[in-house]
Amino acid sequence: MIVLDIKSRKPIYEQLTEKIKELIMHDVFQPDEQLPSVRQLAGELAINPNTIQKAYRELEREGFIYSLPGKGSFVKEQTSMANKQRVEQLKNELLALISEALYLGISKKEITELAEKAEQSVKGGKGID
Amino acid sequence: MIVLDIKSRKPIYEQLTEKIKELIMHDVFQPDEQLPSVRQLAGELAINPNTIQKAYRELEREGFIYSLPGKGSFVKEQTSMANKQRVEQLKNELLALISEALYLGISKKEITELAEKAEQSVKGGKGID
DNA sequence: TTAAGTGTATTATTTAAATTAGTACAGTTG
DNA sequence: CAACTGTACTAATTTAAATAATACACTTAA
Repeated sequence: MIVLDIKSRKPIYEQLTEKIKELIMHDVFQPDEQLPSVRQLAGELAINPNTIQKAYRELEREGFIYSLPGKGSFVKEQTSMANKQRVEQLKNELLALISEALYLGISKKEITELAEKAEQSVKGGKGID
Repeated sequence: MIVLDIKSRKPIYEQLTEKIKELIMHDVFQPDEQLPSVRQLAGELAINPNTIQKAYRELEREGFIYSLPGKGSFVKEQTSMANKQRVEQLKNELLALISEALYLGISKKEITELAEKAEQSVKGGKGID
């Protein structure tokens, strides 16, 4: 299910964080569904459990999962604007990236189209507006 | 003018790349204006010339500057959709970031507002659309 | 209650990346 | 010619990522 590129310059835990994030956002994992355990996933991917845990810790920090010691790690259901700090950080990153896009000649219309494309593929998230 | 955080987890050359990018996008540097030389900037910031060169190489790759051996490094004037590869990469990054934003509860309206805010602060770029 | 699972934490070691250091070469400019 | 410029290269050092090996407290089902 999850494939890592061991030759990539990008650290394994980052690749893992991104992939799981995508699986959650595209509803491959349902809310409150249990993720593979740290040791199990480490075995499947043939990497160290500590690296898996690092990815899970990051996913928890970013508001995608929650962990219960002794039970497991689970997909977090999205409530409205759960993680304020993370949301602020994301907005800053978006502003920087959009600025660069506009500077390099991508139009505002194209960015709006990207937002609509994203909206269709991302099922999750509370319909807030 | 440029301040680096030596204690940051982010590599120095990345910090430098981002800061110079911002200065160019916000018209602190004019098109075809000469940037400080590799050695001069290394002296001012008290870091190694090789690190500066790495940042300049990245800025050149991303389409923000051009370098003439023997003469110097200069701000690149933006022509319409200059660097196709970079533009495609940027769109992919934007799509991923916008998807995450939507998932975490940021509305499409907020994203549009960010785009407008960016448009005002970024003077550069050809008015293409 | 016990055995096997869970997340989490710690220390040490190894491997990979970032940074520094020193030197060199070819082109430009006054 | 002298003093700049970008670029390239190798070596050494420092920092970060990843592995390895345990350990502890908690949960769950046998």
